[in-house]
Amino acid sequence: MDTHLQSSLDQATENIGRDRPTTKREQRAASIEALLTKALTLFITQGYHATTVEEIAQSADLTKGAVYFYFKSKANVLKALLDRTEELTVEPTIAAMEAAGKDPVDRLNAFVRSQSVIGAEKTEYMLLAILMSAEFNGSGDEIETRLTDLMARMENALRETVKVGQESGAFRNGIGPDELASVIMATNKGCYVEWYMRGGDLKGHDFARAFRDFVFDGVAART
Amino acid sequence: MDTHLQSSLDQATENIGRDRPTTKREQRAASIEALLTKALTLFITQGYHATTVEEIAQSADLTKGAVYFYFKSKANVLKALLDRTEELTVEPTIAAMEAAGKDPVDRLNAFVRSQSVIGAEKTEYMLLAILMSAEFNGSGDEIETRLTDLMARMENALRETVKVGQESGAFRNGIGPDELASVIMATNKGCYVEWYMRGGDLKGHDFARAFRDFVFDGVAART
Amino acid sequence: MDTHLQSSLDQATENIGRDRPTTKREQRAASIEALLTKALTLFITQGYHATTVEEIAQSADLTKGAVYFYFKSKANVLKALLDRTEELTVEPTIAAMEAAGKDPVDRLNAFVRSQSVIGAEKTEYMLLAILMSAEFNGSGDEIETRLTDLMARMENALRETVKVGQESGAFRNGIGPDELASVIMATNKGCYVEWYMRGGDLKGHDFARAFRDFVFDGVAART
Amino acid sequence: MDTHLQSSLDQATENIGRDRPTTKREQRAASIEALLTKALTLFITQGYHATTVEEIAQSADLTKGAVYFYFKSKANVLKALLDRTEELTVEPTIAAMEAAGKDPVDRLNAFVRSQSVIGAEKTEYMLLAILMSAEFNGSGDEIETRLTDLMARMENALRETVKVGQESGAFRNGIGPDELASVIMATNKGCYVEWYMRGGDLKGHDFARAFRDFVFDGVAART
DNA sequence: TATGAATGAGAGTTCATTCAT
DNA sequence: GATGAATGAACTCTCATTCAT
Repeated sequence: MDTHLQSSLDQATENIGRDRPTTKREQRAASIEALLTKALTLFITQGYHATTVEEIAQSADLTKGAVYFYFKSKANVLKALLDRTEELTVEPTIAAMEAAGKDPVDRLNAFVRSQSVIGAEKTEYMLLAILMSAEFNGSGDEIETRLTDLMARMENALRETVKVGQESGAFRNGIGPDELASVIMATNKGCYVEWYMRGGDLKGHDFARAFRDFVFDGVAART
Repeated sequence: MDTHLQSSLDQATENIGRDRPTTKREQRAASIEALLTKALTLFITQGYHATTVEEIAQSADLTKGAVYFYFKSKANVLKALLDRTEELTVEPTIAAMEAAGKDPVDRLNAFVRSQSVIGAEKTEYMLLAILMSAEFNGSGDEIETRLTDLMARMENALRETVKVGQESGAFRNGIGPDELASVIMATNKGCYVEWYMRGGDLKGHDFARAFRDFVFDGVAART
Repeated sequence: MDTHLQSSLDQATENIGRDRPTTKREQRAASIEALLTKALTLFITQGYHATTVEEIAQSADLTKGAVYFYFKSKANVLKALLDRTEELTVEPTIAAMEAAGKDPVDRLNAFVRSQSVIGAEKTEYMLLAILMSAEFNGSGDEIETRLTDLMARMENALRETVKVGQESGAFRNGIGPDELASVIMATNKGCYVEWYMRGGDLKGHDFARAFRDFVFDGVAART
Repeated sequence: MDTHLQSSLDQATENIGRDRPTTKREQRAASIEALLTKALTLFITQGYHATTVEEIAQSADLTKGAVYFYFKSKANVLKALLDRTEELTVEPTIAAMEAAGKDPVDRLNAFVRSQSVIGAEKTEYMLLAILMSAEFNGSGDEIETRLTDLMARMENALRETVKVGQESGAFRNGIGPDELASVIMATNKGCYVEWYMRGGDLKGHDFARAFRDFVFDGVAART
């Protein structure tokens, strides 16, 4: 039996009949997880500034002190969430584009599909990046830089692909790659926000397909 | 001679050779104008909650008290700006669509052209509506309703046009009109925000054309 | 009748039968005065850090907000008090030394007499400087510099006088002027604190005379 | 063989070739020692209130919990240090005065010499008593009493000596013994603090001699 | 012996708002 | 028409302390 599985069993055994974590490590992980999950929801529904540390703590059945014990500051809570965001949204998207090979059409395809998947599974993280970018824009805050960098990674990959596609004649010419890539990103971000704000009223499948077609038809070479 | 006219004459006399308004009415109008103009800029650059009444007042070379004298509350300043927003962005757009006749293609054309004009001339008002919608979303605030209603007027006109276009076969079918209209609005809003946040880096003409093409190609009937 | 007196009478007339200040200027002056007076007492009896803004405000029958309205921060309350301290203790002492002429014995005499007068009339301001110097020592705070500078003005004047006296043979030699001046300052500060902490038990006249003799006999030339 | 001895032998064996303590007793002693040493420095450099339990613990490479394990409270850390202070500063001084015989001049000599020695070797403990007296003065705290008592032992011995000296004609008359003793204590304390705050700038030997002469000349009988 | 998670009281500070002048 | 004094509620953050492990 492999040792990883064994240790999992040990832990499981220790925990029989309990739903509260017992070891300190588990406690820590559980508390951090609860705090981050609740903070994520609160930040995107209310905004960062409108969310109080007290609210975050209470949502996770803890006190303010616990938030500061784990994160030292409210800003650090957001930073921790942005780390996750980068890991769960930016990196998979860029990886998917890389994996798609060199053809710009394939890469754009990979971008759009990746965004659709994230939109279905990790919506909140992507939304966080978008909404916080707006909220912190022009603040001069350290977080602003963090957000700009995060979004720039995606935008750079996209712009590069657009450029290559224009050069190869696969994508429309006559419009700068910066502007074309920006409209794609704008559409992408706009759709996330629209989906979040009116999600209940919209059919996800239709909405995603419309988004996909907008991007593809929008960049297609003019004939 | 009635006293009202007399006092008007007095005021006119007083104002000879000055460029600062002196009559109470002018004073009033000038102060309100200054306050609203500065508040508009502050709300879109910093957000509503992050902007203090003190900042608004100081930007307009007045004191907090003046803000309360004219508007009774901070929320009212925003409401006044939303009144202007409706007048300057929503109404012209809807009027343009009405004026374009019954053909859905013409109407969509009118919508997109109107948005381009507003984007060039009244960017800040449109941005206010978009950014405040995000900031107040889910707040339960009275302002939320105001914003929802304001945006809904535009969206309803758009949805109706999309629907008619689909029925006539001019626009693509197979996707609900709600979803299609939402992606258009999402693209529209996304482009405003993108433009605002990266304006300096982008060529306006290219950006606007890309936006326009995205919308038209996106809604075009599939062949 | 001169206009200044007239306006004083006007104000007096306005205030007949009231003990609350009426004009805004008076209000402001009264509030600031109350706040500073109470803060002075609290800072020297409890220390700066142990004194809360709430306490200062309540002592002056105001709220915390008023403290921030006038001083912007707790640190500024102390800074305002240090301005007064410099004006009421350091400057008179240095002025007295200057006025005493060039003879070092006269100058030292002036220093000691001035300190006795201050000890009798402005004890609290002098104590503030001494106690805050100890509390902020090594803090790296901006206030630390302010305090060091303030005390240095007195110490420099004293050291210079000591030096001249040593050179003229009026004061003892064989000990550096720095060290001699420091022991004088130490005795001076020590007496202020001792007086403050045990004031009730001590006869002021005897205590002051003993202090004076300590200084004069201590610096006297060895025969 | 009794088990206690056995375990001692075991411990001795365990420790061969190490310089880190290993037995529980040694560990305990080492931890307590580290904690107290670091706390002493922190209390005099930052003050008691400005020093956090966390800082004390980290300085000693331990955690907050350890401080509470050994001392039960922050106040107890200070109390333990005050016990040491009494033992290392008050008692030697009083013992030296007793040992000097009955002559008040010899006793005062013993006091001054003892303070010079302490000033050179145990400065920090003496400073702790002086600075904490100021910080806790008027706090109503239990520690205030402890400090008052501690200082009073020294001051009483000094006052008694002064009194005897005045009665025998060796010391100046015309000033109450309380006042004279207080000025001596004030000079003493003042010099400790001055030395601590400006130590780097001053020559210890000169400073100590000036202090000594101040006291002797200050109490000398007037001729 | 000592740790690390967590608490809760209270600190300094900000800000929308009120009101007498 | 507009100011400036003042409030009070809420916010971020700190810290001595407790306790299960």
